Amino acid sequence: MKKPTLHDVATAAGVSTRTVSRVVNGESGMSEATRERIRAAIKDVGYLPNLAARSLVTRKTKTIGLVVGELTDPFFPELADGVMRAARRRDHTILLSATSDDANLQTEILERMASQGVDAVIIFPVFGTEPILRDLAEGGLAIVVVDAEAPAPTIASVASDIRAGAALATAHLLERGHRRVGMLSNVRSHSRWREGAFVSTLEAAGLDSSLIARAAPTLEGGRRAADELISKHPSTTAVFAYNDVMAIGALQYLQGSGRIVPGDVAVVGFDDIPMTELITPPLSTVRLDRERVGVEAVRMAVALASDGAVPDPVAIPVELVVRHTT
Amino acid sequence: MKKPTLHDVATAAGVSTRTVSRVVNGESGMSEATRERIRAAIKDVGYLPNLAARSLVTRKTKTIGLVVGELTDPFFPELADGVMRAARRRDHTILLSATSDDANLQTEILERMASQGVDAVIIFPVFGTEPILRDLAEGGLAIVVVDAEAPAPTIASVASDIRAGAALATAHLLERGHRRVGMLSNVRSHSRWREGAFVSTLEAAGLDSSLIARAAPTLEGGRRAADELISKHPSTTAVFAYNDVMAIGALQYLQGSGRIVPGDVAVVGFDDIPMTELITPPLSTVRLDRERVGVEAVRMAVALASDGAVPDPVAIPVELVVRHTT
DNA sequence: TACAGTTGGGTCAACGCTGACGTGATCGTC
DNA sequence: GACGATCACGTCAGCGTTGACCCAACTGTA
Repeated sequence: MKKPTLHDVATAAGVSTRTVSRVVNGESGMSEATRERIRAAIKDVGYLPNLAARSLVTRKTKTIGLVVGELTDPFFPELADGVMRAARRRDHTILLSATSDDANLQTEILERMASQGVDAVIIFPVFGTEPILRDLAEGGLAIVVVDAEAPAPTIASVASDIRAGAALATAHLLERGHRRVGMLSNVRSHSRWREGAFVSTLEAAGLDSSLIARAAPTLEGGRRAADELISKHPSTTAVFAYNDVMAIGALQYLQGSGRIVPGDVAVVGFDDIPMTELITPPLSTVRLDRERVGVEAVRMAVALASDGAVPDPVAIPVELVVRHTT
Repeated sequence: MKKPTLHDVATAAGVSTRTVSRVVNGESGMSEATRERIRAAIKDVGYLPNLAARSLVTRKTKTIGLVVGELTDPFFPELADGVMRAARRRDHTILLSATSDDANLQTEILERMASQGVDAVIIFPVFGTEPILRDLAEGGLAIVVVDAEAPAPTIASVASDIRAGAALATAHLLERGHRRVGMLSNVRSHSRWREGAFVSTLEAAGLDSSLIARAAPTLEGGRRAADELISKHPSTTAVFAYNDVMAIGALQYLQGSGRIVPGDVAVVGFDDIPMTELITPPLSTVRLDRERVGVEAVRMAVALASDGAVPDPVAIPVELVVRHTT
């Protein structure tokens, strides 16, 4: 019933544990015959290495922590998919946790992960926790932040090229001939990049860039922000939303108030979550390559954990997807 | 730079490591004064317990493996949310992996998790891998299967009450007056429960229960199965789909071929994934309480890992949600 | 033949922690 | 005031592995 150890395999094969350890780790230096004999013994007794014991001496766990905000964020599944695929390719395991956007919980989670001995952490940081991350990084934890700026030179970062995406979306609206363009932004001010690109694109075209309403990045928030923006500025003919969820909320508000999309008001979202093509009308949006972000994050995490060298920040290209709301 | 250990705290506080260990683990038997002194020392040196070392001696990792099919399965996020919340409450960590429905990969993942020393595994098993799970369970791995029958008496199981849900959906269609009711089923025969309840509900009403088309449980599969069913049996006035994704595919096919839903053909889905209320028209479906499934699974996993006693299988109640496609 | 190098192993300690057990001091009791 | 119980710690070994080092037998070479 109790698990076989190196020692069990060793006695079964008539060698020392050290020799068994060598074949388990694919080291060289024993005859083909004993190697085969040991392999057979391993299968025979059903031996599996005890990773806790191994990591106690090697100081590596081949484990990466993944810390996100909410699992139900439509952003998550593809990101996690990329992370897991890349992790498996590099023979690493993923420890998952969600912060629910709570800074204390995030700290607790990171401490637990450090205790577990993760080689690195890939994190979607709670807004405003940069100093905490900085401290942890100085304490020796390898950190890769996703979709945020690296809070310290020892922290790596991957992000979609959000600025470019927001510029793309805004410019697209201008090309369609819109001159009164609003933005539905996020109160929790993660949206600096998006707002910045929105504003500068409009200013470059000599247009009013002040039509911005802010709300929570939810369906309800989208409805509310759209209501606020349109009520205050009825002449608005197009809106760029912080993300697809808000865009869909805006769509609901617009259609609910008898407006035609895109006839009366055009809408562009951001993210290209799976449901964008299933709603009516299908949403124009900016596609983020979430899976690739995940893959890059793992690459960086592994590099950071082995060399200790901090990889350069990477921006993953985005793409405008024109459907039927613009 | 290197991490402080019990020993570092001990010298800092002027006690033995054993005493520090006692306060870390909240054991009793030391004066309030030394307890405080040690607590201060812990903060001071920034000590975090090394869980690998601890689990090497306690033979517990307080870690639970979660093995799903695909992260992008809309079923996943809420399940994982429940699992993670429950795990945190019980002070456990989650190790995540996806099988992509590949039996070999699943075996590899389970072996790795066993190597990591997980206390238990919560798994959405790949169809047909029951014997493998049975072996693993006999080898001492604590397993909880989700939405599947327990393959052995030593394996625990939680599932939504799928049979009841399918009966509810079918009966609802009959109440609406439909007499030619079809089903869009899953080729990968996970759907025994659903088909069984569908057939017996129709038979109890003395109706034809043979209108079943099978395809992959995807959008495309839903379109294809609907096409096949309606082409072969044009008199069909209602369909019950294996899941919401197939139902939405069917909706696309029906609307694409000029039919009115629910006027010409009514549609009921299964699962109640988030996008069901966002599409047009909003989909009638059977709501599964995925989060609660996750919570129950963790409860069982922890029980199984501590007592070794196998909890009784649990069926989580479901609920019919009538929207606008029926 | 003598000697250096290589091949195929083995020995031992240490990683950080906790279970089992020991011990000296204090306390209560009759 | 003698003695058992309790308190507040300390000692030691061992969990399963690997790094560092050792060693005996063989191989080739001068």
